[in-house]
Amino acid sequence: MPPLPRRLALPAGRRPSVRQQHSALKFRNILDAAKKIFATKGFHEAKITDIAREANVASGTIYLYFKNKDDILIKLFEEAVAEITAAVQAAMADAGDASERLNLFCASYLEHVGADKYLAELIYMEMDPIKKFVPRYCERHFQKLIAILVAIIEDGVASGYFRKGVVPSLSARMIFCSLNETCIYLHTCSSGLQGAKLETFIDSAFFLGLNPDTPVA
Amino acid sequence: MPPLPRRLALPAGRRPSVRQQHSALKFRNILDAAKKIFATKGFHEAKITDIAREANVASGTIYLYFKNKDDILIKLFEEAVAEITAAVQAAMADAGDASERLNLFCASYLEHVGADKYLAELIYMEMDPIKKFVPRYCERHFQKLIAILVAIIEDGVASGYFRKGVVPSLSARMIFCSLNETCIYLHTCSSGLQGAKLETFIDSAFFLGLNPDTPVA
Amino acid sequence: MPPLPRRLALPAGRRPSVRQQHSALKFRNILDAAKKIFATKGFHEAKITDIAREANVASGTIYLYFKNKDDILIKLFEEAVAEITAAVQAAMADAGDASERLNLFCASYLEHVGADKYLAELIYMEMDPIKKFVPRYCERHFQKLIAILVAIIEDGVASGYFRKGVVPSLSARMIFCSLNETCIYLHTCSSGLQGAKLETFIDSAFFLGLNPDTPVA
Amino acid sequence: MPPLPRRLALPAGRRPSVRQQHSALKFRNILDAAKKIFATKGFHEAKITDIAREANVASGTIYLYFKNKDDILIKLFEEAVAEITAAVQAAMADAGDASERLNLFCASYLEHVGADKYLAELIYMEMDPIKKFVPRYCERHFQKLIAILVAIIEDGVASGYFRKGVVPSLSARMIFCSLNETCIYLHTCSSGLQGAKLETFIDSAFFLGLNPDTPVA
DNA sequence: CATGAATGAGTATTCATTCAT
DNA sequence: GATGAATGAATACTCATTCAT
Repeated sequence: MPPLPRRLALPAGRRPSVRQQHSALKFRNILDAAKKIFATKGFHEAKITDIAREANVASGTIYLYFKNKDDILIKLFEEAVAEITAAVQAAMADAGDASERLNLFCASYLEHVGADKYLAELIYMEMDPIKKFVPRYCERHFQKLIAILVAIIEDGVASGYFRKGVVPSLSARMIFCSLNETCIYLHTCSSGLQGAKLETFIDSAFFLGLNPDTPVA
Repeated sequence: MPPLPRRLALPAGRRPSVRQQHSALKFRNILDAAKKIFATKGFHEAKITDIAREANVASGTIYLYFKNKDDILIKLFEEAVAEITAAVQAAMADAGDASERLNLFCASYLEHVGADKYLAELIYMEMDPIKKFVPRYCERHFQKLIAILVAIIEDGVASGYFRKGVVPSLSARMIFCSLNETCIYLHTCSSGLQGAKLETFIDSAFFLGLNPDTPVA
Repeated sequence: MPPLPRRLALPAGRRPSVRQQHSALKFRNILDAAKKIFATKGFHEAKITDIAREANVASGTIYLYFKNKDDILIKLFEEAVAEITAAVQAAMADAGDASERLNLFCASYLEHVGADKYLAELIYMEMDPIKKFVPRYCERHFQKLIAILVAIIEDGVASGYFRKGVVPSLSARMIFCSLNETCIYLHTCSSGLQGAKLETFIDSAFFLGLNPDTPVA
Repeated sequence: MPPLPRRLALPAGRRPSVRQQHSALKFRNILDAAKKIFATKGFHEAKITDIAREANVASGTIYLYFKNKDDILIKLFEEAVAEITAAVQAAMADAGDASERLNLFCASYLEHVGADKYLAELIYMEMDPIKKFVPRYCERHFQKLIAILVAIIEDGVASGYFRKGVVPSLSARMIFCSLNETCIYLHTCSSGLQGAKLETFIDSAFFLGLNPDTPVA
């Protein structure tokens, strides 16, 4: 038994270009790699080494930027939600009534998430209040977005833009899950539907259902 | 345990001897236990020994009835989909047009799944074409149900009951995910909404959106 | 990527004879194996697989009997201290004065620990109030034995058998460490000194001191 | 930091330029930091970064002065043993018989090690021929000190100052471990016993034994 | 058939060591 | 020389699965 040298530590195959990257860039690389791997394999099947390989770093490096595997996912969602929220609120900035705001919310959401396949899949995967396979604290981030929807719908109901009897918290969730369904759909059948059609989609499926003027079946 | 009828269990076509009945009972116990545990903890957190304990059998016994852990989940979904499909199709048996069939589909779905909290959570958890945390082959079972919805919508669009421009495969998924969202909602806020209100819910949110007579915003 | 079978699980090379062992026996095997490995390599260098191999069990089996690696060491010491304490107290059962009790304590200790090389080394390794390399809670076990020594010495000082000015807590520790030193010595130079001579040893070194004027017992 | 004289540091025989002095200072800082950290946390719990932080250098810098983590400990002991040896031999310089030399050895040892808490703990921790948790090659340093004791005792036995039957190598180890036990005791109960009392302590415990009949020195 | 003790493959995480700057 | 970000080898522990009883 060799008594002394505890590590061989002959780091083969340096990647100097990677080493020179700024911290921020490395953080990004890891986060992007994780997004891809998580979205592709799911949280449990995604191994730290997979992410490290994808990010072109050593597995230990990941722990310089993230507390642990869960933390990567958390940061991923924090960032995503922050971005989406910003985009959505910017879109609704000069909107008028609830109906218009809802339209803009959805359009903005679809545009943002519809442009990032991995993000769409990740959200799709996590958007679930009872899903147990993932750190529980993730869901709350999305609550922010859903809360915005709830507020819009409540306002719409109150101001007569939406039919009485609508349950905002349920409607909001239905809209949110349908938005995500649409994102996935768009990424799957990436062919036709683009740009302006996104609104049309949601609009056709949902908005009229909330319209108080719509005669009940 | 929810008062669900004791359904078929072992491979049919055998005369259920005493021994086989015993086996059938074990099969049921295990399946019911697994439904509860999976729904409560999620697939990865659910341990075989948890299920065995809940089912009052030894862990080894589970492997006399199921090939492996995944197989339990598969069988769980196979059975659930078979039941829901049967219920839905029975409900739609003497229905007329697409609109009516869609109503009946949803009402029946909500009634069935709305009565089984664990089932609702499980479906909610799995209803996802890209969800990676669970055996991939589960999704296809739900495709059956979605396919029924797609057929209804296609028929409705063709026969003028639904607006042109609706994308059946997307609408079907939006409806399906909203149905599940509603089930979860019902189980969460288990207070108010019961029976007849279920249709109203979905109806208000969705059906009118599909109505071709509804004036586009 | 193979989607389904998560474990190959083809347990090669069964050791049926081992499997048939009673639980108690397996517990013993593991504990004995751990004693040897810990004593030989030290706690940190001792790997769970080393212990498993030595005990002729799979590494997972160890966790059926012990909470974790630390727990093995704890149980090891608990058992050792219990045994030594019993032996020592039995030996002192019908002793008279403090001097006699101290003699019997030492004789008994040396006999017991002097017969188990690995135990001697383990105690030697752990007998240290500040040693940080090992779970801290180990030391307290030995406090029991030292407490017995302290009581003897206090009694001896009070009753005039031992000189005033002796600090019992320090003397006790000096005696204890010297006893262990002697055990190690005996196991190292395993040649000569046996049985009855053990008492003589300690006696000559301690009780009467190195002073040539002291009459030999 | 204990007020120990700044001892030699870098390989001797070089004229200490400004640069070298700077280096020597770093060497000292690291060594002192390591002594404190090792003594406080134990070898395995002491991390290189802990030592680096304590020494106010970068972790990489440590490897400019020491081959590896083990090497720090080695150098620490080498220095300590060299110092103690010098102190002890100076103290015994003009001593007469074995008994006197033994007294002086102990007094000097206690004075030196008793003044450096971290050193006392470190020695206590390491003073063990079979202790495996630490590089094996440490022990041999202490052999020097023990060898001195052995020589004293052998001489004492031969010249009739110590009783025949004493096993010098064992007695030496018993004395050495008891000295260390006393150092720890002194540092723990840092209150009373000081200066001249140290010799008395060892003297009372060892040389004359616990026997009340033994005339106090 | 039923059991549950035993198995051992698989993985997140740590930290001594290196080396580009 | 000094730095500290990056490296990647190493290991305790879990748990699905098996099989002797």
